[in-house]
Amino acid sequence: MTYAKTAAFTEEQQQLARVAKALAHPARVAIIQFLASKQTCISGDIAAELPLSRTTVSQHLQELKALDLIRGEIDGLTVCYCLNTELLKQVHQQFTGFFLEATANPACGPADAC
Amino acid sequence: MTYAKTAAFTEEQQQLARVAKALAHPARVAIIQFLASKQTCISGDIAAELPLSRTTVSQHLQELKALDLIRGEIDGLTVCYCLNTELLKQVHQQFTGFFLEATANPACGPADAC
DNA sequence: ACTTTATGTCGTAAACATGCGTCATAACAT
DNA sequence: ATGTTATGACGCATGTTTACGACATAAAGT
Repeated sequence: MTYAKTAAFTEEQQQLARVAKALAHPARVAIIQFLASKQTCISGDIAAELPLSRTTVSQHLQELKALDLIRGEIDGLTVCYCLNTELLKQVHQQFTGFFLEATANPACGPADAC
Repeated sequence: MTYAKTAAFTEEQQQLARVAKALAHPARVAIIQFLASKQTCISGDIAAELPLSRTTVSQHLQELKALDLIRGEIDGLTVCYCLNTELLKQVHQQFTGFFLEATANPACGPADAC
């Protein structure tokens, strides 16, 4: 993402790509689904659920947190992560806009090419 | 994506991550938007529109083509790319399902943490 | 036959992501 | 105070993506 030529695109395109990148790893998709499934904001239990080391999970959490898709609050010894549903709704809107734009005209049929 | 531990996640999670990865670069977002804006399936004109070399654009096109998000048909000397709107609609559904699941319960407020 | 034009493939350097072990820190209990 | 537990930060090895120039191919005109 912070590759050299990134700056040459619109902020809208970069924003969509940034969020897409956050979802571009099954572990991060799984983390979001797990947080959504539990009402309560679990922390290190996430690592226990995933087939990855605690260290690796922590890294994925930091990545999601950097985009503010999830939030973490220290509660004594444990950290309580939870989804930023407001932002996720905005992101959903953004993706929907993109996909509607992309599917407005039937450029190709399902089987044929053009 | 073809990293070692990928296999440990559900096919659903991997599929979503795969498509997200395809959208995880502003150039590929821009390519899809460009193809959507033109009714006619342009080919190398895409490279001319983007601030990247023809080679690099060709690579991004192959990446999108590998997931069947776009199709390319040879028309004499030029290649005619176009969106696979059917697949894009399916992908849209998939993302919508994911986001609805993620935003069903208001885990965090907009400002506070938990 | 030869040149031009449109594309893709190959090789490659640099940047970035993945995954994990080890260490540092900070809260809490004993 | 000391030990235990939950976390994040750091560093490292390995694999992947990005970006491009140089070459290969193939249609189409001259």
